[in-house]
Amino acid sequence: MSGEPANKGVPVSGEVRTRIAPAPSGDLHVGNVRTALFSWAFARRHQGHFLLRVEDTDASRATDEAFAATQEILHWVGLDWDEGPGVGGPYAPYRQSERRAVYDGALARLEASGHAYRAYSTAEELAARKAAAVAQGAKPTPGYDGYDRDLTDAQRAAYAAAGRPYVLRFRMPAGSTTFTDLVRGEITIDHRQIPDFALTRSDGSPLYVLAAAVDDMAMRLTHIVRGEDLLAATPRQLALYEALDYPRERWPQFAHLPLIVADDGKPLSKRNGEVSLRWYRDHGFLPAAMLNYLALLGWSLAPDRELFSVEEMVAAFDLARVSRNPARFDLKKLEAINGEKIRAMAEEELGEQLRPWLQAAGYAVDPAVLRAGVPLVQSRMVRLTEAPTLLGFLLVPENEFRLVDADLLTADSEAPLQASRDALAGLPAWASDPIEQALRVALVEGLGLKPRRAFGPVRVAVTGRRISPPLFESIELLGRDRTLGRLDGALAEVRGR
RNA sequence: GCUCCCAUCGUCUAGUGGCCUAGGACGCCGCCCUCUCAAGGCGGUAACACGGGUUCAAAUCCCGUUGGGAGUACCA
Repeated sequence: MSGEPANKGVPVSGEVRTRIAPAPSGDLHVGNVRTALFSWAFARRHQGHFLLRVEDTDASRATDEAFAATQEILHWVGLDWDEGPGVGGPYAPYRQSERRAVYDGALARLEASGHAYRAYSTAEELAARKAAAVAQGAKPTPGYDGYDRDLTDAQRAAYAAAGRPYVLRFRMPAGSTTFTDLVRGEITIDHRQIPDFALTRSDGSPLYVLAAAVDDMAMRLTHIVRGEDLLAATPRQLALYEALDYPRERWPQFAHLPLIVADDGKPLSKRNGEVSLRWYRDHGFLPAAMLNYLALLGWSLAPDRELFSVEEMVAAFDLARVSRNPARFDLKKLEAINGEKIRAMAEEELGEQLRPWLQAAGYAVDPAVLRAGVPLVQSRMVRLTEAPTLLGFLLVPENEFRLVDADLLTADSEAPLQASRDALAGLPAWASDPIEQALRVALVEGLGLKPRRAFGPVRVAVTGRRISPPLFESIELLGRDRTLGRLDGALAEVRGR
């Protein structure tokens, strides 16, 4: 095959190992899932391994509910992991809260080798020092000022004797870090922008950068795919590799994905746009649509090609083709794709997808009615949530049937309703074609009504609504008894006013 | 403030120096089809942020400006 595109992708040798490492402090959001999708697709593309690692080092924010919800959502969208909670793996456990010993070991090594030191300064003392320095004309420096870096032994002993709490800080070397980001290219960051960062809390528990770096090494990850917000944290992670003597040939490569922002360009948040994947699931979106749309936010399969399956994405995915611009989340586009996926589904499958929504709305779902109803609504739905509105009139018990759009029935409706009733009452064959014929003869030819005006009242009478699936098929599915009964009901409604 | 990143239709994007009078999709508008609403078909609206270079040739390379975004935690 010479039609293959020029090979400019990310060169890969050896086994690929990627991960998604969410903090379980709430629902997985669209950014998490987009990152997971790209990371997963890259691993799958190269027959590698995809890991789920839960970053719950902050006990005050992590919850078991969120931990469970994370897995549930990942299952829902179909991003499966080869190692992680539930499936285990050679580097278990995969919950950072259960890996304390690993971090403590790394911390001890770092302190023993002098790469980490105890810092006793409180936040107040640090703020006071920085304010004083600025008052004397010094340029403000980012973060911690390095005060405890070169404490004398006597000072340390005094602090220790006083029982002052401390955190372990990393002794960031001078110079700068340059690395090649798979999506952004070469990045250089001057270490003057990176203060001696904290590795632990004052209770000794490990912080994100330490835990992530240690685990990425321990779990032999080869490619770190994450959000652009972590770009600036990369030199710290690299410095930790160096300090912990992690062999260069094992250092993972980094790929920082552009952020997903709300439709106003501001950060996506609970207040601004819907961020939770759970929300989309609960509002009738399909996993295939979510994945397809999320893939489009920063990646494209080929020119003029927007609809594709995850399998197609995996076959073509390449980190080197990921966009560098932040992408706005567009609900309209997601809905359009959801509609496309619905239309592309096999009828039986769509029926299965619709059933729970109908049941949740309180309808007893007759399999035969569902099977016959699906083709009537397949091209009319954008979200699965619309199923009850569209098909409810076929499933509702007669005594609960309501003329939702009763206001559309007027005195003028009486004639077409009565004529319809008469025409249908004696119709020999009950099928959509003869039904249509009979109604056209009775209303259009008989009463001289425009089709639009003729069928409107009938539609409302039979389905209860102004908007419905095709009328004649609907009448056929409803059956003669129910149809006549509803026409009678509508007539009574009209005459009773 | 400082550092880093980014910059093509309203939005997502194609574009890797000539194929670009810039292509597709969503949205929006119009027409067709039509029993409603969709779907479908056809057509339209609409962009290379700005200024300098480099080059025979720039949306594509370089510099600057402007505008966005991110980072600057004992969150992740």
